[in-house]
Amino acid sequence: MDWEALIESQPALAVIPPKLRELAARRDTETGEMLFRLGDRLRDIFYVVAGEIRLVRRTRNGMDIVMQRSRGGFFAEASFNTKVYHCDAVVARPGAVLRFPAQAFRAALATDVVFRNAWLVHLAHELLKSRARCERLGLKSAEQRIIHYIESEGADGIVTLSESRKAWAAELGLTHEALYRTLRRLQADGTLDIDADRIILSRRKKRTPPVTGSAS
Amino acid sequence: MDWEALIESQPALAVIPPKLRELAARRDTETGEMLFRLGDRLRDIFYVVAGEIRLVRRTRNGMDIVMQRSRGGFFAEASFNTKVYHCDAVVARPGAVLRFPAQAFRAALATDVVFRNAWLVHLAHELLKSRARCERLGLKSAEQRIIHYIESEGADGIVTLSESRKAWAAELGLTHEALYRTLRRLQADGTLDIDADRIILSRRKKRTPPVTGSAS
DNA sequence: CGTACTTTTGAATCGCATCAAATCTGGTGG
DNA sequence: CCACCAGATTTGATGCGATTCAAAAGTACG
Repeated sequence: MDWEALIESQPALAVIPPKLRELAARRDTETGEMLFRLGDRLRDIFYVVAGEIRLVRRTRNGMDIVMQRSRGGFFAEASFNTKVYHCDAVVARPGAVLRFPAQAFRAALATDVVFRNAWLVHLAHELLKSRARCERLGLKSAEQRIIHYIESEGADGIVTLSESRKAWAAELGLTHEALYRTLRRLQADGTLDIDADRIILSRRKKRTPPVTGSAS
Repeated sequence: MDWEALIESQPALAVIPPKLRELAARRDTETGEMLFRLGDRLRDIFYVVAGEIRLVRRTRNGMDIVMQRSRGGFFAEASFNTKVYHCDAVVARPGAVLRFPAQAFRAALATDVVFRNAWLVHLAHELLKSRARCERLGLKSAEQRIIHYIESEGADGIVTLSESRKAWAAELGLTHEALYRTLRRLQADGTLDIDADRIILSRRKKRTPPVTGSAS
């Protein structure tokens, strides 16, 4: 496996110790395929290289409850020390995953100080991001969510999107139409400057209310 | 400090090694008080015993962006190994916190295998819960969010609420009115059985669509 | 050049938020 | 024990904003 190139595109993999890397197996995934099922004995820790994997729990009524959706990065980090998987993992979009034997993964955590610390930092950072996302999704309006995103994910009021706006809309819990319309409005009223993938939150107050209507 | 009683009410504290416990300081908190500010050198890891603490980032426009809201449990877990705090921590509801010196906390993580593993498990579990919550908040309707909650937080379609419904509504990203009304409707159409704090998702299909309208 | 996907705009609808208010609850103090 | 208060619970009416459905134009890719 070409780890050089892989780490280039997936920085999170850099912390994996060489010994553990050698045990990893790459596997291409097809839509609908299942990586594991609820109750399966836990054998592997997965890393999503491409595509999308979903952790789902199936209800009595045949409905799917999505617990997590991963498009790049470690997957089901919480499972690393349990005996069995607690959900099904289904491929939602074709791609590829890396499989690390859980046994070796745990051993590396136990013995490799650097790896362990990196893993701790990784978990903590993911948790921070996820919590911020929850707060964002709790906001009621599209405008609030967009501004929250820029303030929390960006630097100094500027974000550079690495995904399509449609995907951004999904991350914000909005339809893409709502996102497009709100972006346009915020740009029109001077709240945002938009330059392709760079979204800039203007320094001046976003409220310029006393303008009657939309002009005469 | 009476750790016996504290651990009784706060199981998460059980994993803290005795040596670290002795270094903890309890502190009562008043609404509006700030535990730390953005840029402060990181000295303590906090645990919220009662009340509510918010991690907020202030925007140029004077708006507050809430990054996290904690009502019991460790707080800002992600900060444990950074040099400075990246947000302000303000008390939203009066209560009390425990302060653990970050230095000792890190040392305990490095030396105490049991504690370290428990912390790893704790982080992973929090991450799982937070991700599931994000998925839930991405759902568009009150009904879907309620069912998702029961399926993901409950056991076998049954949850016992430990909080008021108003607080539950906030966690679901709904107003309490919307929650009350939807619960009532789901109970009326047989989707849910509600017995005080026990909410039970009926086994039979919640969809009985071919009934034309709302009857004639 | 055609296909698939994103981006963009339009129009209509519906569900949730919002504002209001009444009832119920638990807890406090007289 | 009762009066009283703060908060939760519940119901009603109204409006807005996001969803939904639809369709056109732009873009990337083979």
